[in-house]
Amino acid sequence: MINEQTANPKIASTIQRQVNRAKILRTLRTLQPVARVDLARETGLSRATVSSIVDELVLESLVEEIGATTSRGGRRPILLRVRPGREGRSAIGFELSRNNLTGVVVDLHGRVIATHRELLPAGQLEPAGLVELVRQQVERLTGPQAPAAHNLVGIGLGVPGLVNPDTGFVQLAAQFGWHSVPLKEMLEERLKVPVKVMNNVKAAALGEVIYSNDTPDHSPNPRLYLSLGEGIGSGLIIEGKLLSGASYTAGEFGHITVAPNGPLCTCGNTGCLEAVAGLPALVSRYLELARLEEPNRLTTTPGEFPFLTSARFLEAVSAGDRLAGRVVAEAAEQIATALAGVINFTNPELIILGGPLGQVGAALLDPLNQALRRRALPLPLSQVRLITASLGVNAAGLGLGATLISQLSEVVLSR
Amino acid sequence: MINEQTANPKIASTIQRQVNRAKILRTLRTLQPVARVDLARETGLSRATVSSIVDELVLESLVEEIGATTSRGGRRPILLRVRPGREGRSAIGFELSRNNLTGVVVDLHGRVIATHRELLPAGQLEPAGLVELVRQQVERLTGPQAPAAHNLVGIGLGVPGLVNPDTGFVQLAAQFGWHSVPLKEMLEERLKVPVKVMNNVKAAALGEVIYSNDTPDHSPNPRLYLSLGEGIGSGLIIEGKLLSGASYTAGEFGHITVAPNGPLCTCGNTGCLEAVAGLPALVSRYLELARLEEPNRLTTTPGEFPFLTSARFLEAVSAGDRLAGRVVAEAAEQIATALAGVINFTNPELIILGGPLGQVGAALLDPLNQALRRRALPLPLSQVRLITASLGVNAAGLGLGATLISQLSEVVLSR
DNA sequence: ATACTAAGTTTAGGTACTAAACAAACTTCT
DNA sequence: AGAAGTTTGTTTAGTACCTAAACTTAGTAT
Repeated sequence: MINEQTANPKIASTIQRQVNRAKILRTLRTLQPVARVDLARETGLSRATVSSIVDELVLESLVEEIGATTSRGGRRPILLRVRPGREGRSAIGFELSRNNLTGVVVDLHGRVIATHRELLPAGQLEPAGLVELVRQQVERLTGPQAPAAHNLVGIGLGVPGLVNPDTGFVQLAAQFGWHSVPLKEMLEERLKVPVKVMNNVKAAALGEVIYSNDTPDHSPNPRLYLSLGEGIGSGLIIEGKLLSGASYTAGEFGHITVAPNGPLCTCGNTGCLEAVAGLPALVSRYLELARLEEPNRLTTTPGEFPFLTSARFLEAVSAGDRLAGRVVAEAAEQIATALAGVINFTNPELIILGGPLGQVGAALLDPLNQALRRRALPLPLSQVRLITASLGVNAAGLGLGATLISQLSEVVLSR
Repeated sequence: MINEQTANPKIASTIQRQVNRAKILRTLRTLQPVARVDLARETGLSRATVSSIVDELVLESLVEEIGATTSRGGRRPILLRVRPGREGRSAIGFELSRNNLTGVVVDLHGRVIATHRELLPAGQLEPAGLVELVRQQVERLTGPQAPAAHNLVGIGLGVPGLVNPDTGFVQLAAQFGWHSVPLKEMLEERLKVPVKVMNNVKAAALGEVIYSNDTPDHSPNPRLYLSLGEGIGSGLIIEGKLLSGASYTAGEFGHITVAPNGPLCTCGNTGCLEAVAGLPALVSRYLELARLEEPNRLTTTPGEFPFLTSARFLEAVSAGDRLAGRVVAEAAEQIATALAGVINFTNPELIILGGPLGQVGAALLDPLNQALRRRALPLPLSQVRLITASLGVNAAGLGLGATLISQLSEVVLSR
């Protein structure tokens, strides 16, 4: 299904060339539509070099001419742009969650050109089964005859678990009972395209940060994506790169201690943020408060207890339920304690709140901002913008897709 | 005093050349003494290119031949090494502290070839006065006629305060009453060499990390230097680069909340680590405990109170004073709470304990390690090595010197 | 002595850049 | 309308820097 010959014509180019290609692509992306002269002026390269590189990029389906524009006193400039849609090249990002596989096709502009979401089959999901599911979705998303398959830059997959993003090796994915699965290898073997595998929350972090349009893609400053849900995780992006850490576990925000003598956490520590502000803790707290306030309402109907799910709790929050609001406000206080520490320590320029609890709006944001003003240092706090995630279930897919796309204009200095 | 002409012959070289120069210098540093053939094999460059670049490096006093070695069956290889000592090139790193100016000359091997430490003159220190002091020390350290002055790569200065390391602009140095001082500009103007100005704790972080010889210089993984003293600061190094943050305040470890309802901190928050484990807090705690245990010893001689300085407290710790040990153990518990959070969140491979309190040894390390085992996640904890700082007062100077030296083999991809 | 081998240099050829000349496609001025 | 001037994009000539291969140098082995 994949034509290897045409897949990547820029195999052997010098470092010089790579750098200049990257310069041109970067400038093109930000200034498009734009003429060669302007690219030359902007990049500092000669017009000759720009022409030569643009020719290459056109051959590779990365760039296209979109006709001449109005004259500026002489010959009319020919406008160029990054080639959009299925005619240009594209990447597919997938997210594997407990019950779904969600795929997104991203074009060279970073725009979504197709999505597909499907339920996982019942029963235990084996790695080989996932590979097959991904293959099917790739076919569906690119078309059965895969007409533009040679234009596929690569595919990415976000997995809930411990993944080494360099090797694409899944060390542990507890939800599926996986240990030591070379998922990247398996997918590349089957699909014959470059594959990127990483943790799903981290992929979502990349997506939300890149698509926030709040800060330049390669800003050196830390940007943090916080996922607030059953668990509390995060992705920290520094110099445009996701921080992995020595054992690929960087970003464990949920196990920061916020109440030294607090409740026992599943990790063995006491007072972890997750133990006091994870959704299960909030549900318990809600029940506790409800019982205190109206001993009759809930204690007399014990059958109702198991039915207060996280989802229902969040509905109650959105509906303006007073008690639920109070529980969220308490959680916000705890989250702020950990977040203030991270703001002081890493001095980020952007924080994006995601995950189910991150989306509830003012019920969380107001008390959170208040507490941050008390707990964080004024200077770093003044530099950070706190916003809400906006990509929903496509976040991880978009992050992976955009990452693959941006690798097209990356310089590889082989050590 | 400085000859600008000979200062930097590698002004206009292509990116290709820069990359290859860097490759060769890196390999040379790790494999020296080494012959051209081996450099060629190791770097993948042709012997011709290696010869050409080595010629350049020799001209620039960066590299020297040290004669032929034994034959391996044919012509004897000529060994090369990075040129050591004053004959090679060198950099000078300074640290400005409350009372001293400490200078260190570092050669291309990263070795100290001279140091000088002097008391600051009495009275208010003005920026212009500091510039003059630095100039004098540079002259003393390189010799009055500055014979090797053209071999000076640059000078660095660590300042206790808020510094933008890119511009060398000191935004605030409270100890000296400085606001908005363009110190780098002033020093470059006066000394006619490249100057790097940064925060002193961060410079020390670079020094301790680089000289720890524990991890490769450009390890992607986070490495943390913790300075425990009156205040508690840190420097976080990721991908071999110091993290600055959006307002150049990254590394504020002392204002992580470890006791949400604890004592008020100078920053306005309650329960900051610094407020419970900074040296002043430990001294107070010691007096409190002493009073409880032996109401007579201290309360009857009130004149003794002001004499318990931080220095004396640390002596008591070293002397094995039981109470002091208990106070340090309590502090270790608090430090571990914050540190566990940082270990979980950044997943570092190395943590270096510095500052006066960081040096007390087992009194701190034992309870700290114990508490970390309780509080930090097992996987990231298992990847981190916790060691003690080893460079003393020269840490910042060495960090700056080594940074300047390593900039010689850095590739600048002007965006 | 002769043959072999390895290290380092020189040479010929290729890639990729720039400056400058040129060609193409406009506008403006008389 | 025709000549002159502008601007864009391409071609050309020259330069920097790489590699492969030939060559020189300086040894060892027989």
